[in-house]
Amino acid sequence: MRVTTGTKNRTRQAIVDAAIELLAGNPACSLGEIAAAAQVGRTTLHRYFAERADLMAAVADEGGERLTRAARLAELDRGTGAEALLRLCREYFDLGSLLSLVFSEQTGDCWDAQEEPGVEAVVRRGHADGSIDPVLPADWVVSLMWSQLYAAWSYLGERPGASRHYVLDLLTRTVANAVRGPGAI
Amino acid sequence: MRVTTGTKNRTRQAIVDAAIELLAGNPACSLGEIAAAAQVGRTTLHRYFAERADLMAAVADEGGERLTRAARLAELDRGTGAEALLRLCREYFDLGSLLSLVFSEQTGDCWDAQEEPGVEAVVRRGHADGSIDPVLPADWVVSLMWSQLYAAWSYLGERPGASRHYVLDLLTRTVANAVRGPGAI
DNA sequence: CTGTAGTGGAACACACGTGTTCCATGACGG
DNA sequence: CCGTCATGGAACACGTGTGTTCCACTACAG
Repeated sequence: MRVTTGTKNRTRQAIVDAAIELLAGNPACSLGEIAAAAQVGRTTLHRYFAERADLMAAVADEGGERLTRAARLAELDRGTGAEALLRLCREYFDLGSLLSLVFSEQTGDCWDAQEEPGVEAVVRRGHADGSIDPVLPADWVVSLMWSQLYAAWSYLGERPGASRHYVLDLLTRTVANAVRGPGAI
Repeated sequence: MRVTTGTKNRTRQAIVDAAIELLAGNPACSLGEIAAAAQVGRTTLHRYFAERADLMAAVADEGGERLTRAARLAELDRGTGAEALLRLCREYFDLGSLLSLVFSEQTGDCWDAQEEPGVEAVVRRGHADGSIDPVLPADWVVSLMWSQLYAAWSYLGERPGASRHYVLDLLTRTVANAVRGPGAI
């Protein structure tokens, strides 16, 4: 039984990637557009994902894996809470258009249902070690981080000339200041 | 020629209000849902706004007026740049679901095409008087404010028990810290 | 060469939102 | 009471997205 799934997996991945890219810009995107962007016929798309919901589930899965990978790269256990949070910001920022997708699902918490508890634990560590203002609730700090991530990503998208590193610097400065609280140097 | 438009204006306003409320939650909302929320028939809605675009234009007009009113209440000329910016945050926060609507139109700048220059001028005043970190570009500060406004509004919506004043306090603390820069007390 | 896997185009039925027309009903002032 | 006004329901045609079926084409292994 040879593994002919090499081609299938490649096609499937192309569809999911195109879906993430297009859904980020337009959540009401049609399957035809996604198929065209993936350079695949609409028939083929339906062969991999019978219903729209199936594709959405695959997109959610892929997004969740990317988030988990980024969180692992951030080494959340290292340094103060604020330092870990800023490392996470930098890793998440590299996720690109996926940010819009995660953020637009304000209420659809399906995304980081597993991630968020870990991030909130980092914030509480920051509360304890004094690097994060204890007045700010952990879930507030998390939503603050996400809204700034989204703002930074769209800021970058609206200014074709802007450097990715420059915007990332603005983002980390802003989050660091917002979280630090009024007491520090 | 008696002014029978009392009823008409009331109906029209009810439709626009319902549209703002529903479009904030779901930008792809159908006209039928809007009509139902406004407690009018779909026929009546079409009598006031022939096409969907006409209703959208009316919503944009109403939103623009509310934004202008809030900016006037904030007395942007008074105090330091940072103080004026925080007053504006508080007034904007009271706009409620309109925040989602304005924010979701990331690229559709039709909203504050008149407002934004004024706000950016406030930020530059803050740059000059030392109340806002000059390292942060004015348009960055504006997008920072909007993303935090949106985050605060959805934070409030997701926590039915949370006090509006408490969330507003979190918002102003966060924005004040983010904008203040690393140098101050 | 032959069979199979992966693909894509064409066509269809269905659901939904939209914009329109027509007609009936209730309210209000003359 | 009667005419007008604002309204809402029913029905229709149209466009678009969706999910399905059927068939033809290409690449590749045996």
